[in-house]
Amino acid sequence: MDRRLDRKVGIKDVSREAGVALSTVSHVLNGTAPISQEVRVRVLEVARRLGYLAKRQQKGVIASLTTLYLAVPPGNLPHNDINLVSWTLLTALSRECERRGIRVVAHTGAPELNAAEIISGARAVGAEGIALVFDDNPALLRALAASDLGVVLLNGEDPTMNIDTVAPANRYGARLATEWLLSQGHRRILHLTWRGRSTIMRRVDGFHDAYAERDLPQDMAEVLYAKGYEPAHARDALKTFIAERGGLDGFTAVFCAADNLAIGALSELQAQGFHIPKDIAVVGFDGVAPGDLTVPSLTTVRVPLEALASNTVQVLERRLSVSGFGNPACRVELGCQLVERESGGSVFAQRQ
Amino acid sequence: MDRRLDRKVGIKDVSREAGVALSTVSHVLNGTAPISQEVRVRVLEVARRLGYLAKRQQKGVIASLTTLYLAVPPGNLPHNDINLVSWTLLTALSRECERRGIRVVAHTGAPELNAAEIISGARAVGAEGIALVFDDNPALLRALAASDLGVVLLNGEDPTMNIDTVAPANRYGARLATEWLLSQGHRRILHLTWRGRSTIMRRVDGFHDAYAERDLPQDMAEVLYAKGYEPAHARDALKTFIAERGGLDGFTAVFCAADNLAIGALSELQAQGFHIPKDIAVVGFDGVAPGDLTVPSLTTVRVPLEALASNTVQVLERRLSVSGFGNPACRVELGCQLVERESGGSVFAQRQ
DNA sequence: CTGAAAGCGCTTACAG
DNA sequence: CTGAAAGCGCTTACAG
Repeated sequence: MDRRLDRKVGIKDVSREAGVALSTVSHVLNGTAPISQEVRVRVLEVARRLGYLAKRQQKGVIASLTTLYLAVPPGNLPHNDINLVSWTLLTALSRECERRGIRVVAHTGAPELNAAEIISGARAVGAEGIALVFDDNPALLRALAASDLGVVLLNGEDPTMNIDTVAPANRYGARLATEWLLSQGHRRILHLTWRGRSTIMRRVDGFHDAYAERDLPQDMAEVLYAKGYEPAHARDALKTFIAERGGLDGFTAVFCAADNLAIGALSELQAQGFHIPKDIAVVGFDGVAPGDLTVPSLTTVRVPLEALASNTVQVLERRLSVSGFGNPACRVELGCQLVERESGGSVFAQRQ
Repeated sequence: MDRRLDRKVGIKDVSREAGVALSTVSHVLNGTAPISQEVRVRVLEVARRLGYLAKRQQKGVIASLTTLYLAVPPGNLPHNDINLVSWTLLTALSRECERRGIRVVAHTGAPELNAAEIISGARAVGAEGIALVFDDNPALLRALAASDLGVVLLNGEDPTMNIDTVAPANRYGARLATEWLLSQGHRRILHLTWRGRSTIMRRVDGFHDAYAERDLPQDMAEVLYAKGYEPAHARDALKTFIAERGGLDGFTAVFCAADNLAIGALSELQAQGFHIPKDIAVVGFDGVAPGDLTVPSLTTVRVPLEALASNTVQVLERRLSVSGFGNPACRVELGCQLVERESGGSVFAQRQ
């Protein structure tokens, strides 16, 4: 099994590139001799750039995970082309595993995920670890946690904190987008979301946090629930909303809990003759699709997919090797980034 | 600089202990040859037990952190004996650093933490990283994040997700305690807390989550705010509460956001002639003090201090070496554990 | 999967 | 901090 990271970078390469002695590099890396701050920094910088640090860390990683068993609720599987996020995240995870020489086997079973099936499936292929993606069925999580396999939940929530989890910082990401809109002068913001999994609810929390942080009254903020996360659901929800209120009702921005919804919001608003962002600003969440898929291009919160994938593998490997099963479960949330494009604009540039 | 972990355990020791060939151990650890599942598992098990896995991982760690600069708001410093949690957490952090051969220098400055002072202090002692503990002043966090030093926030919250954070899973921990009380038949639970830092607010969130999860009406739950987190504050708050309501008002349990509060709650309730848990159950949060400090002993949620300390150092080292400053910030939350002792009891054992 | 053997990469001790 | 050198620990290729 080859580990692609090893391109034979050695400390010899680092020493040459950094212009210091071989022994100096060794001392810097191990802290075995007092080295001046400037040399230390230069050596570490070069070592990182050449990928030596990564290689060395990789060597420290024990091959405790040779086969990863991937359990995804069927609705989120790649063949469902609506969910680009799922597809991209799974792709990133596969790539990460390939890079590390880890075999990935996808679970195939009944439409409803079943713990016993997953566990026996994992055993059958000799997998040491299971990555459960997009699911947070409490009973399923409990049953998986009780097995002696390593389990990590990706993009979900385990409130019982029995199994390790890696997820985007949904609450903080939503807060970030809302705060950005507030900083652009918006005060009446509509949060368009759906009654989805708990991770989506965290985005509602973050929406309210931003108002609370600025001591703005929460009744300026409003949450509109669509019937699902597809563009058509967003269109329906907004159509009803605008009909009932006889217009935008003073809202100057729509913050959507998913890009999918934002796409639907854009079309519905435009169909009704509103200009984006001149009449109303639209901000999404996910940042997976390229920005120029919509007109105008979509301002959104980008979820760090690659980092999610690599952290997933790392958390699992750590659990299977050094940390063992005695240590408390961890939940790793990764920061999201606001991508400013055309659909989000200042309220002051709007025609009122 | 010696690294205490290295006790000269080698793969030779592992091979002897596991009863397999030297080369087999190597193959297992590196995944360089197909090895049967049983041998693999045995070798990894022995390697972990002998501490070889830990040693090997430690070798992979680059000495990117030689000196850690510790910034703690003065009110939380060890010399303040009220706050046992702070003291224990800082002790755990110091021990972890000592174990890894990292020097720790504590910041001493004005009563109010000041970013410029912290940064220059850290530079003056040649520290590569700063651990900011118990603080989440947004301006301070922003200023520290802008420096080129590694920064990690311990036991706090950075909603902007600019700096790496390690904290207990406050929301889930509170939910765990509340759910446990609900499972014991309690329905009217009083959450005694104070308007503290945001991490304390997450415990309020978790309190409500537990009711929501069971579809119980939120007005069964009630939050009582004390004026601070000292036992006396808890006593005052409960005294007023009981006076106003003319008794316990149907509440059968008090879930306190800190053991400190729980200690005050116990004394006030007992002073008023209530028996714990026969008349009312009391549950705390922190689990730092030994359980037999109170009569009856305190049922509480234990925060994993050692794991918090080791994760703090690890997150910082990772940021300073492999991951660099380009990757998104992470927030690591660690699971808390319910410690069942005497003060929490079933509602069915109570006299009504 | 074993066991002896060659070899590689890094560490370490030391004189300058 | 350098540079040559010794040595250690692990990896690797191979016959059994």
